[in-house]
Amino acid sequence: MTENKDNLEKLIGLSKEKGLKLTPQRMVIFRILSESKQHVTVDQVYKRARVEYPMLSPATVYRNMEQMVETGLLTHLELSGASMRYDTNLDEHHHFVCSKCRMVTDVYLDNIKYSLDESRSQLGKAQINSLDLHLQGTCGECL
Amino acid sequence: MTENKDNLEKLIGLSKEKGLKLTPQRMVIFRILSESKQHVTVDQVYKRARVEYPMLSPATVYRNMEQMVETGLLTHLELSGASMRYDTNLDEHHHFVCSKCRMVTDVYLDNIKYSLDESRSQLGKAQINSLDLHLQGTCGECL
DNA sequence: TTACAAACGCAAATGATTCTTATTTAGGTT
DNA sequence: AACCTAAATAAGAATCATTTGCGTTTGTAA
Repeated sequence: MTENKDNLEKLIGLSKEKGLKLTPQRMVIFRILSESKQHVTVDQVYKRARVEYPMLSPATVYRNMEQMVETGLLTHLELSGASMRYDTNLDEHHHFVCSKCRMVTDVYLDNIKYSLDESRSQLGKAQINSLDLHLQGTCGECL
Repeated sequence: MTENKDNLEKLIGLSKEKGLKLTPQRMVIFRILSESKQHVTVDQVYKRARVEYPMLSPATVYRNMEQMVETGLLTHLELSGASMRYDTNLDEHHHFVCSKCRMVTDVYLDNIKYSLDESRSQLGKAQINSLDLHLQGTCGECL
């Protein structure tokens, strides 16, 4: 998987760029993220990381993942009631969540820009930092 | 405020219609909701309700509010990390949340339908039950 | 190699929400 | 008017994701 390797390089590169220390814990997390599917939870990362780094603390994973969002290495997907999901896909996209199996599907929406325009004009001087369309329903599998 | 009274009547009406019992606890909650601003939390309702009904249990408020969503008397607004907000405004609308003061502002978006179309075509046979645009940023006040 | 901010591990704290269980009650039925 | 039963409630324990406090360790820049 040269793609995974690229992801890993990218994370390490961004990390250095942002001045984050290359601790072994962080390296394990990076590697797991680069090998994982999208939308992973902290717990999923933690459980896999713990295999190679048994003294790893969950708090460290929580801290790191959220910090990676702050520094722009990751995106997080806020699902109320459920655990936070993390996403290495930094392209603008949105999410459909199956309320049955909880699977998350990416959706790419060009037309959303019109809603952003509408929002801007209604919100006046407010500054919009993020726009997130959240779709819920039942996926094909579950139907 | 005849409008409040109408809201209250509406809630009581819907409640009967759905076969919910008119307990005093429920009545207090209904009245508070009909007198409240939008986007209230369970805790806000509970704190106000407790004044007139001191032995009220928070669990009762949680149970009732969520049940009201299920039966269509209310809408809830899921904000991950924060408490659930409840909304008596049943018209289709979306929300802007100020990340500073947490204030919620309603936004009415006609163009969102195009994004729904786009989503449908990308999701294939999945069935979409709800679509929720979540805007974040800094409100005019906080700027 | 030294210094020091950053990062860690651990365990306790938090905070919203849900669940359990025993008790009460609204509202339809004799 | 007493009666029945499913629904609703109070109280508090339990859950679960996440955060925080704090003493210790460790990259890494000088």
